[in-house]
Amino acid sequence: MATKCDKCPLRALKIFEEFTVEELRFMNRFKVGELTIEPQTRILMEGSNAPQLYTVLAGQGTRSKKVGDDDRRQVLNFVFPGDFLGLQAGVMGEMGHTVESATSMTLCVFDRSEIWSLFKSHPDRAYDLTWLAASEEMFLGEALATIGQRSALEAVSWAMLRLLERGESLDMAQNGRMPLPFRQQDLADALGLSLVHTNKTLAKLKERGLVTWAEGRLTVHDKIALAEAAAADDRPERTRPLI
Amino acid sequence: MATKCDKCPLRALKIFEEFTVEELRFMNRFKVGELTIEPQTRILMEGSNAPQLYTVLAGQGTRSKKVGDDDRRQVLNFVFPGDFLGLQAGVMGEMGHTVESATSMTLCVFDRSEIWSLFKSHPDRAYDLTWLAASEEMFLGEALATIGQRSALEAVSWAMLRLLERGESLDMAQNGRMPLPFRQQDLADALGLSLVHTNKTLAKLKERGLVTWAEGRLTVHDKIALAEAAAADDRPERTRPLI
DNA sequence: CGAATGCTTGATGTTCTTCAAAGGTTGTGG
DNA sequence: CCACAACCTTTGAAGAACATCAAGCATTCG
Repeated sequence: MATKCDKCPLRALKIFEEFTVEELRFMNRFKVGELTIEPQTRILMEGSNAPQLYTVLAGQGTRSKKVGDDDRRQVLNFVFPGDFLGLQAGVMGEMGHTVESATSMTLCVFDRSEIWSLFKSHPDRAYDLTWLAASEEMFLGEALATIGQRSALEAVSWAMLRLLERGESLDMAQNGRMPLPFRQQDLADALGLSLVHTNKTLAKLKERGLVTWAEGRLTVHDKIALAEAAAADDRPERTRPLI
Repeated sequence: MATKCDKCPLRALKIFEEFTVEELRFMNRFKVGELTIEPQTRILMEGSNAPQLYTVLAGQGTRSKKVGDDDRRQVLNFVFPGDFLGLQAGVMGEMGHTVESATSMTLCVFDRSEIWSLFKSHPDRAYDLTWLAASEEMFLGEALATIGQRSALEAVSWAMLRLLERGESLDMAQNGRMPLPFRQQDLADALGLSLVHTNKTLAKLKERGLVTWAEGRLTVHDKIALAEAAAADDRPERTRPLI
């Protein structure tokens, strides 16, 4: 049975901004259903014009993009609970990437045709949408800087750090330990590295006592040292709107 | 003297969506001034919380980001007329990148504090802001895929192609020829390549009769072949809102 | 049990980086 | 007007980081 927005478990997390009563009422109306997805399933397709928008209630996945005609693909980001999916199609009429589940997922479903009424009658929610888009833009800028400028060791460290921080902000992590249900190939595709080299780099991080990632669980043993190895700041996630 | 929005030369271009009378009236009020910038000048700083938003009226520049403590930098995108600057600070309170002029530039200046009133009373303009943010996100996704997956030759080809397409959409190009007032170092930093290798790759493209870039002018001799070399589609720019 | 999938490791190649230096252009001061 | 410094481009040579190839191991699943 569909979760009511007022009972949404995500709202309890400090990372998400609070709803006003009025916002809550609107969200309840905006939400048209709930969807459960099998692992390894495409949710949105690059180039498509999906009629639905989603907020991830539970589960993880990837955003990715194909390159050329061969089987090269770029993973743009990893999808976590609270993420909003389909905004590109929602405002531009076309997705720039594919979204795929890694675990089973449950999604809140919104009707895209309502998005315009949202802009007209709920400027605060519209503002939040812009915030989310700008936030994604900011993340992709960081990712670009990573792939373009950081060495493999720095890049893998950076990715592990960011993933841990996302996990922590969602209360998925205790003592630097969290589920990470992806394949090494996914990480490799996210960082523009080969699978083999990614594997060897992960081994190096483990050997240095920084990070262990095995059987779908990530453990960060030394966050400070990891941030150093990444040549990045250990900047905690900022609070964000939830749609 | 400041250009009135109704006289804005950019509005003549097909690439930009048309204004309604009401929008025009609002823009005239929203615009607080005009700014002229010297070449090689910082306009917005990464990490800052700028009180102003800009639309580029003329001139070109770069968006870039520092990495680590050394002098590594990633160029995220090249800035062209019609681009909107400062949206990240506008909605999130912090810029994720620095914007710097390459030529002298003139900018329309908007007051950031007006952005909330924009969301409240001009949903169509708010929608356009979201569109722009989503569009940047889409571009960065493509750039990420390029750096992550394409070879140097493909990447340079891709960049030249995209730059030409931007130039064409702004009527800056005739017969595949347009001004491109950047240094090879800028392109190298955009593609995550070394200056030397970028130079040699450009030489290869020239040798193959695809592209010449010298003295601040880009000439694309064979756009079809260039798109092929880039392993990318020759997809023309879509019409976009102008703020 | 065999097939499929993902992780790991070693050996070999190649793309790209780094180092080094020279040539062209522009601007500046003597 | 010349000397020079500063900046960008170009080219060659050497080295490193990463990719590719290949194979073995473990686990899961039908």
